[in-house]
Amino acid sequence: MSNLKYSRQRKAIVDFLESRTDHPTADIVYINMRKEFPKISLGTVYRNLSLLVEIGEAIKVPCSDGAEHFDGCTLKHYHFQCNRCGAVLDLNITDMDSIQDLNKIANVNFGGNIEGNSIFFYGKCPKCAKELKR
Amino acid sequence: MSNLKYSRQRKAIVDFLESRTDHPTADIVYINMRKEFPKISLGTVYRNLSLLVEIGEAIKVPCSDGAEHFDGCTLKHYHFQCNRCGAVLDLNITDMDSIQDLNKIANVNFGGNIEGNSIFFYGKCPKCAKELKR
DNA sequence: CTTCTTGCAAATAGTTTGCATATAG
DNA sequence: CTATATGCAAACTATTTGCAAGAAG
Repeated sequence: MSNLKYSRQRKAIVDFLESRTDHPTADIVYINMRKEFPKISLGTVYRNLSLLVEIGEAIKVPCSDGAEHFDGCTLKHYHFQCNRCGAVLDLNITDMDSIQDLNKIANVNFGGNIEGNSIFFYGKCPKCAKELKR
Repeated sequence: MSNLKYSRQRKAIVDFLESRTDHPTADIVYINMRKEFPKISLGTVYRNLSLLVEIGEAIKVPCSDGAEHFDGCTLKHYHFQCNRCGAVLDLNITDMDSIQDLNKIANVNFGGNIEGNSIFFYGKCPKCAKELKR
């Protein structure tokens, strides 16, 4: 591919992604970068985000809400979206074992080769669940 | 909401979705509808697709490839996208049981309320897997 | 110097919407 | 007749790209 050179903007984007537990869209990253780099352009943000996804330092989280969300955490975990407030959260599943062999199970009778999976949970987030109890 | 009236265009879209095992984008639906309705507009296609999603006769399948994909099959099943050719396929998992209680497992320590999940598998589809073996 | 990166602006892709006309009930 | 649906075009949102200037190695 291409040889990477250091850039302050890219560094800041990586740091920002790592500092968040939610999953910002490109636009949110852009708005936050402008605090430190008032002249940064959306193009730069998009270019860096897809570069980070390419080299595996971030992942894309596809949601059904128009925009792509980005996640700086490369460790395997699962995603949740609240169908009331739209928040995208990480999910720490305690009993990972039952998920481990999902790929094998799915591969039975498939004919191709299943390399991975992404699980998306939905429902009410803790905050909304609390508000609805009142 | 709104009271539905019959429309030949909507009927054709439903039939088309049901006839496919892949998961067409709005654009593909549009192109195919034009065979029967040369003057149909993209607006009509989009309006009907989101209407069908609303009333539960279709679902949106979010992919990381720019466009939303639509699925006419309301029965629960899982999705697969080939990371070589981009095809989106259905997956019939024989041993559903291990997936059944995923929601319960995920709900432990969550605090909110998990209502459902969607699992997306990726890898090589049967066709691509075959081509790569040569 | 040479290569990669940026900012800016223009271009593109996917989707939504306003409005006048057509169709279903 | 009244409400919903359609076609068309314009508007909008998210994302990508060409290019000249700037920074890294």
